[in-house]
Amino acid sequence: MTQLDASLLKDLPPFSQLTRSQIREILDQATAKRYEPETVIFHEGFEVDRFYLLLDGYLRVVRTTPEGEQIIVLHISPGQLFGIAPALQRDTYPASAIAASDSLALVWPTRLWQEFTQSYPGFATESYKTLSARLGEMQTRITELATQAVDQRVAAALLRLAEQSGRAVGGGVEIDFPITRQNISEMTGTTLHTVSRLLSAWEKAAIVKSTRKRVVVTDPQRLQVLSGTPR
Amino acid sequence: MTQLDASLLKDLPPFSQLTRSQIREILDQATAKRYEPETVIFHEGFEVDRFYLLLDGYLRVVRTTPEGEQIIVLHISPGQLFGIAPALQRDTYPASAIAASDSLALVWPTRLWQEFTQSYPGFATESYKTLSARLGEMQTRITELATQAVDQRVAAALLRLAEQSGRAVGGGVEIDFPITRQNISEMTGTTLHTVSRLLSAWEKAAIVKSTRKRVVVTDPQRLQVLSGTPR
DNA sequence: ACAGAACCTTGTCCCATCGCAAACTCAGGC
DNA sequence: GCCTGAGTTTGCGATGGGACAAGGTTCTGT
Repeated sequence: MTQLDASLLKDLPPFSQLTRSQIREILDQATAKRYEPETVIFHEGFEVDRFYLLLDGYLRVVRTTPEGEQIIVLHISPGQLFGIAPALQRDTYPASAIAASDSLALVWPTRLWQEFTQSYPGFATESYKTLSARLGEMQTRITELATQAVDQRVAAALLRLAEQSGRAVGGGVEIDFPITRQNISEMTGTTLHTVSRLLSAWEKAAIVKSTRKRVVVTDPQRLQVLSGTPR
Repeated sequence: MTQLDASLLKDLPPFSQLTRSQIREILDQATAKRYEPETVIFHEGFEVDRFYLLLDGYLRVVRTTPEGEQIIVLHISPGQLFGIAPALQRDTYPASAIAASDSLALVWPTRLWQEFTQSYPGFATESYKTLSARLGEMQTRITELATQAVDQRVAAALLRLAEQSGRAVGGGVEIDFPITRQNISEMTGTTLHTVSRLLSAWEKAAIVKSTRKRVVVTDPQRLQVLSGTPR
């Protein structure tokens, strides 16, 4: 908690333009927090009182339908700001954040947002770039859901995960946090059964390799083709 | 072009806190432009050089898939800022804007965005509220597409349109711009055939009334039930 | 007033995907 | 080292809604 090192932040976009002492100030106002897998960090609809920076681990950002179904809106990887509802003048969080793996985050009270954006050049700009990227990704998700078949959407989701949260391992890229068939179905708007079938088929075809809660993409090329969005 | 009246702006959220002379300044830097139906106002992927305020008419914001299918991401109604990619530090537009009806907009060059947000209190705040609302709506769309059946999505889309762009007419709320079955299918991720069948069925049940390019919602209550999202 | 285009409706077929059910496998706790 | 439950696999039947096709209707331009 106490020995937060300035080197944690100095290479992250929102802080990269700042001096060492500015970073010191920011850190001094932060609290570090650990979250175990499946912990809810903040709840959809609850009052916005903090914003966060993920230092380590992975999060799912989730919405729950009136019928109780969950759908995963996006994932957060290390180095990203999240819960930045204050940037949007919101007073409640529009979705919930849940730790997908053991995670570590810096936490600030909402009132500091104003101060940060005003005092630290580049902070606001970079935050809005983050938002922009998410907005773009959400638009992509909408078009995918509206136009593509299930297998294409699952292929695209795996590719995105591998790219955003992948770790190179022998013979492929492993998605770097525990993820169930159910989770994948919640990203793509299908059922865990269908996802299971697809992964089985792709495993036979040597495109992915998967075990309980783990997925390795071994042939991104062919997944790309399957996704129907060749580059 | 010349006699733009300050009263145009003074009641709109982004400008409501400003003095008469500030509004004058803003107007003096604006160009007014008319767009006929189906005109493309800006193109997905093109360089951001302007931002806009819709004074009159309605727009569709559209993304095109690699296969050439269009999907409608959102609609813009009078009084809304649009093309505000500069707020997100983007250099290309993430989607295209197309006039759905005869439309009138104010246009400013991108370089003024900075100036506006710095000089005019409330302008930035209100812009981000707009973005926030859109982001929320997009999240809702994603959950809908991922979890609901076609008839529910179409019902929800019609309700949203009636609310955002509806005009009270004898016996219901008419969607205030020309909209084809094809358009509705592009909002909901289905085919024009299915939309046509649904509208026919709902017409028999006296829930909507529709003609060529026009839709009137006569029984919002029941549509609400059909949408599966009772309030 | 007419021709052509744009838009809408409806029928039939069929397949991708869901829903349900049952069985298997593995990881961790006791 | 066994038990339990979470996660996964697979089969089978049902069906929503997409694809294709044909015909009807309303607009627009000349």
